[in-house]
Amino acid sequence: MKLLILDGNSVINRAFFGVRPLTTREGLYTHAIYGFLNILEKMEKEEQPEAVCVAFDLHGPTFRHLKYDGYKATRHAMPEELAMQMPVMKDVLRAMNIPIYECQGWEADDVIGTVGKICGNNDWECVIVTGDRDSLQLIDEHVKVKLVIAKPGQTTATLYDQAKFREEYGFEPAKMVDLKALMGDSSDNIPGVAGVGPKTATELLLKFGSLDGVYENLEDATIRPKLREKLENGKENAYLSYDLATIRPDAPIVFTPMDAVVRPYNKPELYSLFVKLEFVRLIDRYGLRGTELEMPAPAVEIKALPKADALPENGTPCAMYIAEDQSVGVAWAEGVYVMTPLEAQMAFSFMPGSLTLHDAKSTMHRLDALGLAYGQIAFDTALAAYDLNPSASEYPVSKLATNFLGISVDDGDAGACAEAVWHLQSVLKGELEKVSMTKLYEEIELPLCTVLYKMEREGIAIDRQQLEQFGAMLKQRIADCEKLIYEFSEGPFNINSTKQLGELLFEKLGLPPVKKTKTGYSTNADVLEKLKDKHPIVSAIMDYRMLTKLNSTYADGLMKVVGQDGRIRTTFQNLVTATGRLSSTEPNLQNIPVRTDLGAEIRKMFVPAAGKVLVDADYSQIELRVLAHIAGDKTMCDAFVNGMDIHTVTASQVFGVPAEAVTPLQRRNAKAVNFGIVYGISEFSLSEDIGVSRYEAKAYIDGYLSTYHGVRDYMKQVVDSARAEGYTQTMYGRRRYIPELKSSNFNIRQGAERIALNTPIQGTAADLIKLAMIRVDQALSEQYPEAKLLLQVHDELIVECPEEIAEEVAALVSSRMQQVAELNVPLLAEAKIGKSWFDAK
DNA sequence: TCAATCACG
DNA sequence: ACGTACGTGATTGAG
Repeated sequence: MKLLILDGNSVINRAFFGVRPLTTREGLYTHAIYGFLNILEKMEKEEQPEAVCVAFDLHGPTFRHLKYDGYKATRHAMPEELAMQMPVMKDVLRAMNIPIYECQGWEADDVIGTVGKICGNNDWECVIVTGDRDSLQLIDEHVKVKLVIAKPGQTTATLYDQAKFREEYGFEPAKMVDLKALMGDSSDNIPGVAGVGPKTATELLLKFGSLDGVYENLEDATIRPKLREKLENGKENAYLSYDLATIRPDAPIVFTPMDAVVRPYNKPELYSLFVKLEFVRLIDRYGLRGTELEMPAPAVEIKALPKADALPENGTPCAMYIAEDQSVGVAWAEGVYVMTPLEAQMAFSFMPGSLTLHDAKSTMHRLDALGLAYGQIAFDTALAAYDLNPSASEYPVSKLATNFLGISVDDGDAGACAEAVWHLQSVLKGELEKVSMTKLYEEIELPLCTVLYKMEREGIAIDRQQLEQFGAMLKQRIADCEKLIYEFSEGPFNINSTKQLGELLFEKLGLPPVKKTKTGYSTNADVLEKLKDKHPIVSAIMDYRMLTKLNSTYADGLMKVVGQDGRIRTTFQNLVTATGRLSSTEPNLQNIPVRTDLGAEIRKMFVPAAGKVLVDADYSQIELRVLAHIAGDKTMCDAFVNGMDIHTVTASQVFGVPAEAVTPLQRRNAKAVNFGIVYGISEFSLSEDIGVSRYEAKAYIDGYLSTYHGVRDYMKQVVDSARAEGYTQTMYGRRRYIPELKSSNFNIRQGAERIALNTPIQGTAADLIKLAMIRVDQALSEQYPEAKLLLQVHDELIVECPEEIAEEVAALVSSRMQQVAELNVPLLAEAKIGKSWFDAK
């Protein structure tokens, strides 16, 4: 018979630092619990124990350490993000019917030792799971230790029994205490003998067998005088350490192995805890689906819909859900019906009334593919969930059903999902109302779905022949570049491998390393820029990087996704970013090159259809204008109202010169300061960015803030309010929760403050252009139905229209963009016309 | 699957 | 004492 005992504090600690942080919508951190459960599951699988239990430390002084004052001194407090998980972790274990042992005045180690001893006495095998090597001293013929190493992605554990321990250390497990007495353990504040580390300590033990043995043989000739002196001076500490390191297997606990025999979970309890923790996937993994029916009080009154044997009458308000296998679920007030993909294709005469969908934009594409008709989209449950918390990574129906309905649903079940979506609509509407987001949702987010859907369907034309030629030219230049690099490197290597490149530059060629990354030398563009005068290979590598990027991501990359009709269709992601921006994937058309001449060539390949032109309209300085407005900064607003160039004005203020006297360099630096402010600046980063001393950078920032008082006050106020409320919001009420503002980690907290500062600015700009897209789309379809909105690139809209109406369309687009909102500053949008994206920019 | 890099606003 | 600007997505190499 085998018992598994986990060192609770040690394992949860490893999990906390080994799993990337995760929080629920309310800001409860959950990753340590998640990691703990993963480790527990893995250990159970590997060891197949009959019994399982967990030991925890209790707060307060422990018996073993009372005699040593230094013990507590540097023992760091548990981070708040972990501390808040402890009680919940114990609740989860209780719901799993796994006994918890803790003992006032005794450490978890002592409790574990005691349990191990009792196991031995009862002829049970005991396996201790821990991340600390301390427990290795407990190994005997009955007790083994599983040492856990938690890394993101994978957790490994090594089993130590007597043989394995002896093989690694060369002595008996019980002598672990003697080893610690000599070498100490800083993490546990065991002093040891000063000047004696693991190597010397092991050597001494192998020679003399024990701590006593060492001190009995101090005069031995093989001990050098220096070491002898250290040992003499450290004798008191050594024996004190021996006491501190000794685990006492006689904690006063009531225990027999039978107490910990594995029992079934308390499923409803565990289910509701997992719901609280938003562990949606674990609900399935632990077989908890369905148990919620036993829950005392469901979150809302949900009446299960009866299975119907036919579709409802045309015009009935419905929820529709298309599953992975293309089967279509339809739910309405009186029932649920599921169509097979084939059946759905035959159902062309079905015309639902107002529709509720989950991810309306992608569902519309799929309804099209099935040939199903639909009218007005009344609600999008995924979009509502995104607005309620834009930081979640995904919004599957299963997750929303758990969180908002308290029921569990399988994402592959079209009927169950349609039914859940039907019920979710009213709940989510209520949630949006509670947080005052109804207007944002109804007037911006939902109407935008249809606009984006049309843009995705339209696509943009590409000149395939030109793109092909450009790619061939790049490939030629890459080959030349490669040859040149290999001449300098005296032999071929993989230039794309940063590892190999780093070794070449900083070892073989002896260039000075500028910066390092987690894994080695940094070789990024900043570093290469600094090294380019030191060796001719550097600029060849910079060229190579630029050319290969253009070739693989753009020339080859775009060629792969051109449709039969010569048009490229991106997907605009409207459920992804934390700030409310869109993103673009497969391909990403929001990062087409423009900053270098060669890169900008790519934009010449984006062309209008025959007889048409592209109209490109972009907002001027939208984020700074938003900042001026939100912060209510008089100086900055005035500058915009008077149509001044904002970077020049900033330069003139910061450097104390008249606007006419601002040099190009001063303007460039002021521009960097303006950007920095929007991102939540630090003097260090600013100095790095513009290549001045930190001292100078600080002077710029100080000069900035003493000019723009409104901005200075805003920066403080917005962070304070985010800390108090737990979220920041945009002008249109879009929220982003930022639990990290309360982190105990300085860097994380500072990062969170920058996010709190930046999100209202970036997010408001995103709200504005989304609203502008709706207005532009509406105006175009009414006045110029042949003109089509094609792309959005954050502050830029691209429209395709017949050449004859280009001027009018350009005027219409820019005026709709400018009139989208009345701020304290004018919004400026400039539209240009061209025969390619390049020409129109 | 992650890290590094680089393309965009 | 330490790390260092906001938001994205695609490609590549390496474990």
